[in-house]
Formats: sequence, structure tokens, C-alpha cells
Amino acid sequence: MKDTTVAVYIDRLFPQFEPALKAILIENALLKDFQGGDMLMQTGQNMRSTVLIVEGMVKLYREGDDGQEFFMYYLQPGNACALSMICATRQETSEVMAKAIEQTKVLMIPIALMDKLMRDYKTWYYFVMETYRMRFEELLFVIDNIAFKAMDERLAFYLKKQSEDLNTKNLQLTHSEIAVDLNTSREVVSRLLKKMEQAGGIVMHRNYIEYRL
Amino acid sequence: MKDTTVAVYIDRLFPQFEPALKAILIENALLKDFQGGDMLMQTGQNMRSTVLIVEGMVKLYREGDDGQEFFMYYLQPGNACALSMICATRQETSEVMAKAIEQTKVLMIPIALMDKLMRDYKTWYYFVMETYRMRFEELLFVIDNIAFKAMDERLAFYLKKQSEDLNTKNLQLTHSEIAVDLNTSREVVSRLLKKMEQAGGIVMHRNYIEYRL
DNA sequence: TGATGTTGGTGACTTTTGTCACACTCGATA
DNA sequence: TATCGAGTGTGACAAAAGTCACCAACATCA
Repeated sequence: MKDTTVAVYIDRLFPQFEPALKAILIENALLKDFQGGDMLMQTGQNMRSTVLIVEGMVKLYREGDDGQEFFMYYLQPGNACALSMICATRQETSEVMAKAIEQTKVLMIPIALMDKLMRDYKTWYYFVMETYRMRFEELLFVIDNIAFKAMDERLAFYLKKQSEDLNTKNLQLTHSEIAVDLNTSREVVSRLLKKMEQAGGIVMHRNYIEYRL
Repeated sequence: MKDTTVAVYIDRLFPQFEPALKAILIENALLKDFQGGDMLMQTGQNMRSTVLIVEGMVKLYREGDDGQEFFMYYLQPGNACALSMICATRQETSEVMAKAIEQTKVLMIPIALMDKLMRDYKTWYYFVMETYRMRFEELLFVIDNIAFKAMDERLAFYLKKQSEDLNTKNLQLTHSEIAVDLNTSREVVSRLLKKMEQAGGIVMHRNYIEYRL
């Protein structure tokens, strides 16, 4: 039954929420399913709900004028989409792309609820503020990287982050995928990866890269 | 007298605030003065107050490892520093540099007040949310520019923004200053400016640039 | 087994950007 | 007036990154 499933997710991922808050969320949240590759948000789309990820993994990226992509960060279970909160509060348009990279479940919380939750529930308020803070800092980090670093450093940072976020040393990434995420070309990635391998930072295999801290 | 000055600023710049909220701000806000060139925040510094700009102009930029600078946006009277709010709520460290570019006055609001204001005053809550939204979008815009655009487009966008933000067609900028803000070199800026002049977008003068929409 | 598609390697080249060196102009001021 | 420094122009070159062309390795599947 839907409601018990939602309750289980909320208990597991948001234990800090007050019982009354949990009850409201259980009452009003809609559990939604996405397959790997599905879009959760698209540039220009209108937001109607705040999104909490409860299972799977969502990739946030910015889209360029000519369809280029630029990876920003992942959202994992327990995370909320900061943009869906911000846009939600004013019914604005979404500015980024959000794609499920695996089977993903999210809770959709009607925007109409946001103001009330913020005012009535301290834990929700802190959760939202913390979400903003984290994403803001993440964006500042992204800016640092593209503004100040050359491609080799950006690549090293990217691999490190992938390894941390996906919690594995074996990165299932093709050179082309990396190139897309960094908005560069496959050849540049191949060449830089080779350098990194010679320096001992990684070992390359077909279809995956072994990351050694 | 200090209190009446603060009251005047608040009335003029935040007319939407409830009287009770204004009263609390007048009671608790500290008016602080900065000269052009003074730093309001520095990387690594701890935040103790939320900052509202009431006079002058503040330049927000990110600092690179080797002391490079990267311009993000200006804060004007009526704006709040989103970072001072976010960091404030958790007494975290500041991540950006904020420099007064002219004689500037700000209201410092003790962080201890934030939670209460957010809960009790709807107009403050909306003001804070709107601040987050605007700065978040501004950062996304910055990312777009450096991730997807070549230097000529970035320069064009930069000049446009300067003209809008500073509300003048005569931009008092040297080539070196522009180069610093865009994290490139003076020569590149000179060459691109010349191209823009030939294309009719600007007219160059000594020590200032005439921007023609 | 052979055909096909995806992935990765590489050389050659172009473009963009950064760097170095130096020259010129203007304004301030000693 | 002479000099000095800040701002700007520019040529030459270097470095980084993007593009193009093509080939090789491997997996899958008919």
C-alpha cells in the first residue's frame, strides 16, 4: 500500500522530522517512479512540487544553447532538489535538467504546503536551509573549477567526486560520457586519462576506470 | 541619531515589511560603514550577521588558489547577501569575497534573530526566499557563461551586465580590471574590445568604455 | 564466422588563449 | 619642461584545447 511505503522511506531517510511533520508528509506526498534515463525536470518546465529523492540517483546538469550538457552534481536518497524548492515557492520555471541515472523513486510534495511546513516545523525549516546551503556551496565549487582550473585538474576532481558520490573505485564511465559532463571533447579526455594513468592515479580498463585515491 | 537613520533606510528599501518586523530590525540592526575598497567578507571568515545593503555597491567574487579573482555579481541597496544568510544560520565560514566598490552602508542583523524572523514574519520569509532564488539563478547564469561560452561572448555579457547593474553607458573600467574579473589576460581583453568596437558594440575611450546596447 | 557498433588511441592540424616584450599616449607632478 | 607611471596597442610565440580523420580492439548478434 502506498502510504506505508512512503512512511517507511520518511522514517528511514528523515528520522529527525517531528512525528506531526512526518504525518503531514505521508498524507500529502506522492511517490513517483522513474527509470534510468527519465527526466525529472527540464529547462523551461514549470515546477508544481518540491522533490525529495528516496531511492536511486539523480544527475543535475545545466544545458547549453546548442544542447551541450554540463554536469553539476548528484542528488541521492535523503537529498532534496534545492531548485524545486526555490522555484516551487514562486511557481517559477525550472532552470536545470534533472535525469534519473538509475531506477529512482521520489516524493513529490505539493508546493502549496511549503510555506506552512516552513513556519510550523523547525526540522523542516532546518532541512530546507541546509539543502540551500549545500547546493549553494556545491555551485561555488563548480564555479571555482571551471573559472580557475585547467582541464586536467577538472578531470581529476571529477573522477574523485564520482568515486565519492557513487561510492565505488570502479567508475563505469566511457571517455565520451566524461567529455560530455565536462563539456570538452573525447580526445582531450582520452589524452588526459592516459597521463593520469602514467602518473599512477588511475588504471584504465575497457568501459570502466579504476580510481586509486 | 542612529535609530532614525536605520528607520529611514528600512522604510525606503523594504516598504513591504510589516511594522512589527521593521521595529525589530530597527531595534537590533547595526548600521555599518565601508569605504570603497573595504572588504565586507573574506574567504575563511566567520559570519556573525546577516547583511543588508542600504547604500553603495558591493562586489561579490570568488578567489582562486593563487589569488585570482572571479567576479560573480553586485549587491545593491535593498539586496541581502544570500551567503551571509546561509552561513549565518549555521555559523559557517564564508566562501566568497565581498568588497565595497564605493562608499557603502549595510545593516548587520544578528544571526540569532534569523530563525525567529523567518517564523514570525511572512514578508521576511519571502524576502529571504527571493534572495536565495535570485542568487541561485545568478550563479547558474555564471556557470552557463564560463562552461559554454567563449571569451568574446563572456566579455559582451560582462559589459552588458556592468551597464545594467551600474546603470550607465559609460563604463569606468580599465582593460586590466576587466581581465581580472573574467580571469583572463589584459591583452585578450584589449583585442576582443577592439573587435567589439569595429563591430559597433562599443566605443573605447581612455579609462572608460561607451556601451551602445 | 562475419558484420556491425561502440569504445578507445593517435597523429596532424586549427583555433583560442595566455605570455612576453616592447612601444606609444596621456596626464600628473616634481 | 622632463620624467614617470598607468593605460593601451601589438607582434611573436607558446600552450591548451578542439577538430578531423582514421585505425584498432572488443562485444554482440545474426
